[in-house]
Amino acid sequence: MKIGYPCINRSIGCSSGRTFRLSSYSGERLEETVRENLRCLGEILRFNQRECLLFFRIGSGLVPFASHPVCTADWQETFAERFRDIGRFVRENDMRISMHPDQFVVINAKDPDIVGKSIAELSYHAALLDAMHLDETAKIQIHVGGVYGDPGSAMKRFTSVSSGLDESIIRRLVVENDDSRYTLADCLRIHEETGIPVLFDVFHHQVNPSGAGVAEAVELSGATWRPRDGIPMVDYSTPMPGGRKGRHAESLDAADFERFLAATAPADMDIMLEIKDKEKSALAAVGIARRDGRFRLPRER
DNA sequence: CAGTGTCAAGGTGGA
DNA sequence: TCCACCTTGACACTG
Repeated sequence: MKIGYPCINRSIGCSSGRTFRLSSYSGERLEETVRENLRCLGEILRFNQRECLLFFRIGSGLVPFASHPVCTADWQETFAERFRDIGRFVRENDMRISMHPDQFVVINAKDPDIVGKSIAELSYHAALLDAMHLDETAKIQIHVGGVYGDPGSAMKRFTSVSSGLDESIIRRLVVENDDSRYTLADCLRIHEETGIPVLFDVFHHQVNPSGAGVAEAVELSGATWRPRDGIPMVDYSTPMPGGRKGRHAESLDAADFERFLAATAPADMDIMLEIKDKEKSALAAVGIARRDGRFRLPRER
C-alpha cells in the first residue's frame, strides 16, 4: 500500500504547475517554465521520499500548452536528461506516479475536433511518463463523459475510440467512476468491453452509487487490474462538511479513513487522497494506515 | 505593490 | 440562464 496526494505540495513553497498565458507564449518562456517546473517536481518528490509518501499525481500543467498547436518545442529532447533523472529517483525509491488529464479530455465526444484534441492531450501525458522511463504501472486516469443525454451511444463511442488508441496511451489508461454520469457499474462494463482497468473513487461512489458496498467496490474494481498494471489505485476523499454536493473536504476525516481501511481489509491498493490540504492529510493517512498494518515504511518492506 | 479579473480546452447539475 | 464545479491557482493587468 502506498499513500499519496495530487499535484501540489503546500509545504515546500514551489509549484510544478507554473504556467503563463497563451498570449505570452514563446519558446523561451516555455523552456524557462518547464525547467522551473521540473526543478520543483524534483523537490516535491524528495520531500515525499523523506516523508514516506510514495504515491504522487503529477499535474497536467508540467509542460504548459504541450498539446496545443502553438507548442512546437521538442521538450522531450530538451529535458530528456532531467526527465530520466526524475524517473530514476521514482524507481529507486519504489514510488508510484499517476496523472489525471482535466475535464477537457472527452475521447468519446460527438465533435471529432474535441476527440482529436483529447487524444493529443493523452499523447502528451503518455509522452511525459515515457520520458521518465516509467513502466506501465504509471497510469493516466480519465472520466468517461460524452453522454449528451444518451449513455448507450456514449459507451459505444468510448469503446470504439479507445480500441483505436495508440499502444503508448492504452497501456497506461484507466477509467474512474465519476460523481454524476458513469457509476462504478458503468465503468466495470467498460472494462468488460475494452479491458481497461477501473480506478475506484470512493467519494464519487458515495455521491453516484451503483449498488456495491465499499468493500465489494474495491474488490470488483481491483479485479480489473492485471499484474502488469500494478497494485490497483483508489481515489479517496470525503465531502466538504456543509459544502455543495461534490466538493472535496478541506482536511482528512481520520475516523472515516480508518473505517474505510477497516472495511476493505485485507485488500492492497495505492490510495490517492484528493483532499484540499494535500500532503498534510496524506501524512495523517500514513499514520493511520501504519496502525492498520497494511502500510509499511520502505525500510520495513 | 496590492488587488482582482481572467485564463486553451467540455460538460453537468444546481440555483 | 448562469454559475460552480472538476485534479489544481497563477498570471497579468490595473490603479
